Amino acid sequence: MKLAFDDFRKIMRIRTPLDIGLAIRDRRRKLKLSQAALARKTGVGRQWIVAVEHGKSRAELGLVLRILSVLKLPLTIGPDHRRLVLDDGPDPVDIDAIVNAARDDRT
Amino acid sequence: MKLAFDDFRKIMRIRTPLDIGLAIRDRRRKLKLSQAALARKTGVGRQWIVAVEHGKSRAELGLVLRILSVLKLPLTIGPDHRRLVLDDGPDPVDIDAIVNAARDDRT
DNA sequence: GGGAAAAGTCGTCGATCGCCTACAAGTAAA
DNA sequence: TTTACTTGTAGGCGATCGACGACTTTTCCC
Repeated sequence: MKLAFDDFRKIMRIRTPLDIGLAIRDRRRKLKLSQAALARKTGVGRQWIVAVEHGKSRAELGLVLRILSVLKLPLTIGPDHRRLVLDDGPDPVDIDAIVNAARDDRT
Repeated sequence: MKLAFDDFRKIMRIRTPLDIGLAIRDRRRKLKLSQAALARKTGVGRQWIVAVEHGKSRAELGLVLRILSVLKLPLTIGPDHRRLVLDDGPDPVDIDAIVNAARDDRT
């Protein structure tokens, strides 16, 4: 069974900041984006991308969520392992809306 | 099909810091932990728990990952929706090890 | 090899972090 | 009511954030 995005089939368990960094880097490269380009799309500094891809543990949660949205990398919680998983609905991904909302979300 | 932990079957897609906060609060209450107790177990201040549960967007990624480990809330990336999911292995969760490692992980 | 783009590093800056102490409101039991 | 517990806030503190500009190193392509 072949999919448009092979990499999309890979499920990765996130345990450390580095796990996220690697996932981000992988995805960024598959999308042919430079760090600078991704930084622009996400609304962060390029150095921040560098740090996060290297596993920066003190990165802001909001920014991390934002970059995952930009990269269309879905994040899920709770679905414990070894279990049949049916998502609870369609995937109304509206990146711009998410990103824009996140922009002013700074509590 | 009944499971030991009903709530564990729920899969939640994380889009915003508040999503994480709600998941944390839910889980904490199911485990009968007070914010203070969870803060102690996680190694953070109680106010941080309060803020995160309310959707603090600038929370540190490392601490968020830590509290998810303490609560045994698995986080996954990439498994896009509506797909059969088979975890890639056992679940060698060793909270103390994870937490301790994270403690000095401050890049 | 040579040149350019990408990636990584450093230092400065204002803003915010997370921790602490303390206080107030709400609940529940005695 | 009194006591105890939980949750939410506020102010102060040292430490660090992330943006930015400038620089060096690495990677890529002709």
